[in-house]
Amino acid sequence: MAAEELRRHNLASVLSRLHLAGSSSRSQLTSFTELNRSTIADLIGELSALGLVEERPGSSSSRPGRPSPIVATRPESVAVLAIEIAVDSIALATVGLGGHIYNKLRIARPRGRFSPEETVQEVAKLAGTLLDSLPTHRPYFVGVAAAVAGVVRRSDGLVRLSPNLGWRDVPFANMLAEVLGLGAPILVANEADMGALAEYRRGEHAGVQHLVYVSGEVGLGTGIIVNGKGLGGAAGYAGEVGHTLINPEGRACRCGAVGCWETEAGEAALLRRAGLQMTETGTEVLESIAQRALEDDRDVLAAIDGIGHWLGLGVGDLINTFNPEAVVMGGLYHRLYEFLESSLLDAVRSRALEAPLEIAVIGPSELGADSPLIGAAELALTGVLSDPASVSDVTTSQGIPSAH
Amino acid sequence: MAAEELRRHNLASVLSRLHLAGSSSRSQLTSFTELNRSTIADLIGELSALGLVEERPGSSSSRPGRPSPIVATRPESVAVLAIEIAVDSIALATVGLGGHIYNKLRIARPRGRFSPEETVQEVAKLAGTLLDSLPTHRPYFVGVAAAVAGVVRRSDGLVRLSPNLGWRDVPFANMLAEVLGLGAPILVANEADMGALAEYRRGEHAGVQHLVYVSGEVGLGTGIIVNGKGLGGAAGYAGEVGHTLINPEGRACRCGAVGCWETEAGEAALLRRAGLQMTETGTEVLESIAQRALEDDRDVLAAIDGIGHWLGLGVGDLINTFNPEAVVMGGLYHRLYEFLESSLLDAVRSRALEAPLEIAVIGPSELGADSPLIGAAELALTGVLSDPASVSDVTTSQGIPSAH
DNA sequence: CACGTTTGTTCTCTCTTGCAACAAAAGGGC
DNA sequence: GCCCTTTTGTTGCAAGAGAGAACAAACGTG
Repeated sequence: MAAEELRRHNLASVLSRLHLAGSSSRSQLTSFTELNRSTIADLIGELSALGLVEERPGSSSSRPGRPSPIVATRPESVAVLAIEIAVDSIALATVGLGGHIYNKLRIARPRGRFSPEETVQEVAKLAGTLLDSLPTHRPYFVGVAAAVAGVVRRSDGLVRLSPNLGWRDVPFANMLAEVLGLGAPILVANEADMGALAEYRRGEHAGVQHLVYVSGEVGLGTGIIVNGKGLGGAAGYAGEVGHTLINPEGRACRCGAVGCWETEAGEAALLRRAGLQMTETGTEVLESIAQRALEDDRDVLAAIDGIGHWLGLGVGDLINTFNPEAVVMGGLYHRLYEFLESSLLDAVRSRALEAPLEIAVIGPSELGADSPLIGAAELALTGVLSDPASVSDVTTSQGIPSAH
Repeated sequence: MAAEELRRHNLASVLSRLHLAGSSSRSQLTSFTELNRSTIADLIGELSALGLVEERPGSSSSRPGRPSPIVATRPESVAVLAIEIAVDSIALATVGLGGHIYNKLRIARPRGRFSPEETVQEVAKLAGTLLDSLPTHRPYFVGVAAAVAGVVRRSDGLVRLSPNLGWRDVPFANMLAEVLGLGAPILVANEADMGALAEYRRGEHAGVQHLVYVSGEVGLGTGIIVNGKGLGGAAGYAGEVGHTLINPEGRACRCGAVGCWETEAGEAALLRRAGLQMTETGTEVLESIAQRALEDDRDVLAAIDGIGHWLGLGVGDLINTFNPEAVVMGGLYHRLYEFLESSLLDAVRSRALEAPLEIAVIGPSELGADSPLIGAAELALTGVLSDPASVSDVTTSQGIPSAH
């Protein structure tokens, strides 16, 4: 039935707009969607009956004419669980429509020490805490998504490879499903891809159709938005540019190849240049570097300049390849951006062609360290957003199931 | 009016299917589109009334049941003009639905000697010949598209930069419009992008959702299909990977930077390694190289191996970046593929990650040297294919306008 | 030649949106 | 404070498109 598809599309269009742009008046929705007043009224009626949105009277706006009611998402209507498995930490959050965060927590973990089984157990424990603390008037649970620092097959959530976690061919989505025991679908994606999604949905450059997110955690990766959609490629492996060749005369990389971008511009290169040793918890080292940079420590500033140079060469290539409107630097590069900027931009200018360069805006992430977690929440919400009527199946049954 | 959009979408879906997959029975169309029998009948009726398709009785297929009529595009219903401005030649073709080629011609031109004005005049002259030789029962003219070897802004067909043609900021679409004097819309695009479109629509891997086309003409560029759509980026400059950094210790490139991919793996590198001089018409030199390779000339084979190596390093990076299902080698690399293959694949394997590598199929273009021209024809046909009803406006007026 | 099978044809129904007329609610001018 | 204009919600009706059911047509099979 094609009529149903049309209806679904229009419902999704209204709900997504409210989710992303916050509350809007009915008349704003009318002009945004280019639908008729009466159709908008009907659509809002349905979304309202589903419990997803609510209307409030609408302020008098110093202009003539009948004031239009303000429509907004009802934040406590649905909830998703967002998970981030980073190298140095695990983070979880329960999030609702409009990006409303019920609760969030992050715990540090010594690097590279945890098996998939231990990790999943830890996640389940933390998830239990978060879900129990949801409001008593419980929202309905519609999805789970996890951002993992590794190469992830999207179709079934298999972590093909994560050198930094020490994982290989881990069926992470299935393991989560088993331990969490929730009825909701579970998606697993790459950390940088989720960072890009967060920037596209909620970042400074939200809505830009072509965006590159450069993730500097332990590894160096990118998440890329093309035509307003995440670049996944055939299986979801796209954006693995950390092992792009940038210096054939460079060092051997853990991946087996030589002169990878990550080897020249990644965290390890920074520490090497600064003459520092990696500890079990990388965050402390990074903080001490930032501190010393602030104090004008020459060695540290030179080290940062050094990786900024190689980073910029790669960013220039990305600009030539993708012709993006925005390049957002995340993770490590977000933290040190003020010190990196000049060498980074010099290197970018040395490589990027004039035409794409004059379009691209380069800057640090404003979402900060939580980008991947926010992106995971957005991914988990995609189901409701693209088919709002689907919650009616859920609401007839229970609310939040227990995580034990 | 949303109903119209739905109708347009369904008409487009049927016509595109016929255009790409050739003739189909009505029942095949029914199962392909998942629409109702009666709806398909209605849609075909409308397309038929527009003169775009025709039905023939339908063969008895040795299976029980009433035979389904075969629907096919009527090739002489519409025509587009496809233009290719390459470095060594100009090509034009008049093409109809189903990829039907009315006529095609290509003339060689000494390299880098022609101004935009001379080029446009030449195109107009040749276009006149082609249009005059169209069938007496004239098809209706719906579009023009040109593939140009350079960086092209899609929105207005401005050629921002073409080092190999020696052009800079040439308003090529406007110039064509003026000289051709046709009412039809004129699109200008990058040559490699058009090669990719051709491979996606009519190549060996047609229909694959993620594809990389590597164009080796004089420069080295790529056209990339992501999610079944051309990767253009914000302004259409995407895919300019020829000047990606691949060897910081390498030579200076014309672009001003050092160690670009093109400098190591492009045509100039091949000639340099083979100890040959470039002549005005690059095609002869290329043919003599191919000839000597066939005769097991050691120097030439070594030269080809050399660029194959650097080519493969870049292709490996593209596989990591895009996770494509197919990588199609065009132009120069298509011509010499049999000699390139082993060093190319070795280098690819040295760089590409295991996960994306096991998905990607690498091979030479089967469409050969005409890829960009075919792609331009497909681009010009996009208008009719996405809104078949739009031809009714045209058919009420004249058929082919004169090009003089 | 009767039967089952597949598919075109026709008519009706449903769903969704658009449109027009009317009502409601605001500001502005007198 | 009243009337006018403007903007927008509300209601009932019309139009367009596709779905579904019943029937007819055209095929192979025994």
